[in-house]
Amino acid sequence: MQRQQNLTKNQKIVLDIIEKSTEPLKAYSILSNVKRKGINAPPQVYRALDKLVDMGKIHKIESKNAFVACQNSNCKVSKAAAFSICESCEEVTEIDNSKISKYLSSFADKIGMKYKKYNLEFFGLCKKCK
Amino acid sequence: MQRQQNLTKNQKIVLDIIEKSTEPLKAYSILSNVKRKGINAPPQVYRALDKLVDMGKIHKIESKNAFVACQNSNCKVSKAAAFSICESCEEVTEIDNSKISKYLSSFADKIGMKYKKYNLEFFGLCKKCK
DNA sequence: CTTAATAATGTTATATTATTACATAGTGTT
DNA sequence: AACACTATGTAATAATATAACATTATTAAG
Ligand SMILES: [Zn+2]
Ligand SMILES: [Zn+2]
Ligand SMILES: [Zn+2]
Ligand SMILES: [Zn+2]
Repeated sequence: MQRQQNLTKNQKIVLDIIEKSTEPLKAYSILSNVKRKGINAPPQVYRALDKLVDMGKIHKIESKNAFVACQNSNCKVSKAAAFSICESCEEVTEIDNSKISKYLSSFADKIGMKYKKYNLEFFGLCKKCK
Repeated sequence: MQRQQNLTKNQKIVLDIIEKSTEPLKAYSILSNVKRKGINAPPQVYRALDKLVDMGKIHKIESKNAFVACQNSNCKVSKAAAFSICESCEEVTEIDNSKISKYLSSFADKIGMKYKKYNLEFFGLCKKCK
């Protein structure tokens, strides 16, 4: 098992709750929300999160230690992601990185790096809050 | 006190050790290295780190929970930073963001965001390791 | 079908990172 | 001196993440 599709039981549970959330979820918040579903301890959550990140199904917002579902089907391939984070309403939105990733990968070339993935987080005010 | 210049005692101690390091330092590693200098507890380190980040003297590598000295004098202004992180030798290098930040700020405009700062981390292999 | 290898799960304990809360001391202003 | 303000010191605890090991499920051979 454990190909692109076919999630395991715990992975399904964790992905499900992340997909239903309107905001990034933290590991222990996920844990407390799935205690009734047979997930009892941190390692079960963290293992599922790790795999889901590897598959590109979710992303970690590093500055928040929180996880969001991928809103952007091509992340499976590029393993790169970009987010805008509103400092007022806390809204986190995944940016369509098809254009940006082209620019950034050529930039990585220029500085002599063999680039595998990147993580980009914009902070500021979203449309509504600005 | 506490203008751009004129660091406080604890800020000087913390900045000094970060500047002397060839790799990103974690808060508790800093703490254990300055125990003999009158810094005894986490809040003293974290407070200094917070201020130094605000001033643009250091940056936090979010994916590593570690701190590096700014290698790039214009970060005081832009508050934005970009890094390449080698997954083999763990080398972290700050990228000169003068070009990249122009591109990214126009990108932020396009998506309707009032951008204040960004954090960009490239992962892959550095010149030496690739 | 049985067996062996592999992957996933369950569980306890612990490590690591970060903050809260409150007391104390310095600094500058009036 | 009295006050406001900033920085510091200290203890306790919260929040995030991993290590270690036992158990169960799944797959692939033989
Ligand atoms: Zn994505
Ligand atoms: Zn907003
Ligand atoms: Zn910098
Ligand atoms: Zn390297």
